[in-house]
Amino acid sequence: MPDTPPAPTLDPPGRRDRERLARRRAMLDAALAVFGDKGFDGATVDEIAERAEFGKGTLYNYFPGGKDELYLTLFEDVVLGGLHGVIARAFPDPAALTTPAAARAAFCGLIESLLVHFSDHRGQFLLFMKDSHRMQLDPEHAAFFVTRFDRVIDAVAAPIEAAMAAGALRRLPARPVAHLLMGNVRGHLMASHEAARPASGHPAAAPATPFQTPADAASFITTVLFDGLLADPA
Amino acid sequence: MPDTPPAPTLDPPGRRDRERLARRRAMLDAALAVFGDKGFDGATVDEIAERAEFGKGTLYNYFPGGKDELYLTLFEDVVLGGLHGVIARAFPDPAALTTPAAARAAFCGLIESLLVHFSDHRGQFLLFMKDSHRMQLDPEHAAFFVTRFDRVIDAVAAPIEAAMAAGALRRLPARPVAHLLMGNVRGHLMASHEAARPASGHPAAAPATPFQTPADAASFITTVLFDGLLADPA
DNA sequence: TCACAAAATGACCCGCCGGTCACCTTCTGC
DNA sequence: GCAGAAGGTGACCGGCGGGTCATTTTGTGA
Repeated sequence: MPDTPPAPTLDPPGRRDRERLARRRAMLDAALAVFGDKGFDGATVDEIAERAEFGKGTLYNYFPGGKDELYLTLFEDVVLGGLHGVIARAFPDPAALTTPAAARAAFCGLIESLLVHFSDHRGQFLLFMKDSHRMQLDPEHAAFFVTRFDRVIDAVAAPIEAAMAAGALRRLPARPVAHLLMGNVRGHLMASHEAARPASGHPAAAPATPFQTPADAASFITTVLFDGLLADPA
Repeated sequence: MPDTPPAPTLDPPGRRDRERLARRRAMLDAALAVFGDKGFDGATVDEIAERAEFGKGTLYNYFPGGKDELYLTLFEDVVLGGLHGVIARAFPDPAALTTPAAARAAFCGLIESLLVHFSDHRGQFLLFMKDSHRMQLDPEHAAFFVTRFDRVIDAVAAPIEAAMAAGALRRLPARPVAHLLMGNVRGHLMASHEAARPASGHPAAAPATPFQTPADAASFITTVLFDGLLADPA
């Protein structure tokens, strides 16, 4: 073997590249934890570097844009990527939403998946919640965040529109409906997070959320959104 | 008149006190504008003082707690005070929510009032939106914000519970329903704020919200929440 | 008009943090 | 082994901003 390229150990991607990627990933993991804990302004680059067990300078080798680049990378690749994955998985076949019952079940599944996803990835949830509204309202960052958010809304609005076209759902503007659905998930996560905190004074005084599982919570949200609050005219 | 107390000009509250109150109010107005514009971390005490046309030292005479005291005072007295006022005014007689139609109309009124209130008080809206979620999730401030938020939820949950007891609404846990209702208002305000920004590239490309008036928007939210998304079984 | 108190002021202090760079370690090819 | 490159490192820099306080200004009573 006269001239194997620089691959003495194994695998085509190259050991160097793999190590580089692994370091990059470790830095992002640390950044996610710190941003989630302290929020964007409260987080310090020193703490992220320390948590990742690298020198601050090394971190700037991997992310020349510094704090901003870390945050935006996490938001776009990790948080939005995960979100789009959950949404796509919830609608394997949008053309199947032809009956009210099928639509109801599919969206209930989406809601439950979202709740599970964010409770499995607490760091993503916190990073998402703590600063996204402020960034979205800040003229300097609004363009970035609004376009990314629009894509999420589009992804949810598409199956809604399909279900409306098929006569499964009441005809309403689809994007506002998608906003409502996502807002309800967001609101419920906020309320249940509060409940998850290790109660200080009264351990079991007044449970903030009466739902034990994500499935219960998703069922509740679905009932309100799809069946409505009005008493059945039974 | 041998010994009128120190009231040479007029009015019992005392001129000094009135002036002091007016200054305090001017400082709070300036702080509201700056916090709304830049968010809590982005705002600087210097800018607040300059906007209020006072020296920074003077501001510390009125608010010894500095930045934190300004923010918390605004949040509690102005924002939450306004919110509770709107909610109370929407339910002059909670005992009247005895039929589905009456309940639907009353809550639609609440939603419209909330939308109008926050579009009339943009500064309060921005201050509320930009930092409240982060504060609520930050263990250091959570206690304060969670209790205040709980009171708002209670104020909305009470008439919901009354309507459920009267058979006007489907029986569901009232507080989670209140969370959903408030979350939907919040979500809609975020979406419509985006629409209100002076479009950069395409002026009228794709309107973010298809609603022209708060009444339209309230009607939409009410339809989803109360009548449900499912197609009428007509 | 003057002496004194109360209140306003902004120059200053100091800790903090994002970002840099000269130095050092490690790894590679010979 | 060794020379040189590639890459890691943390002490350091500059500014920024919350909070203070000696000084000045304003208001009050005699």
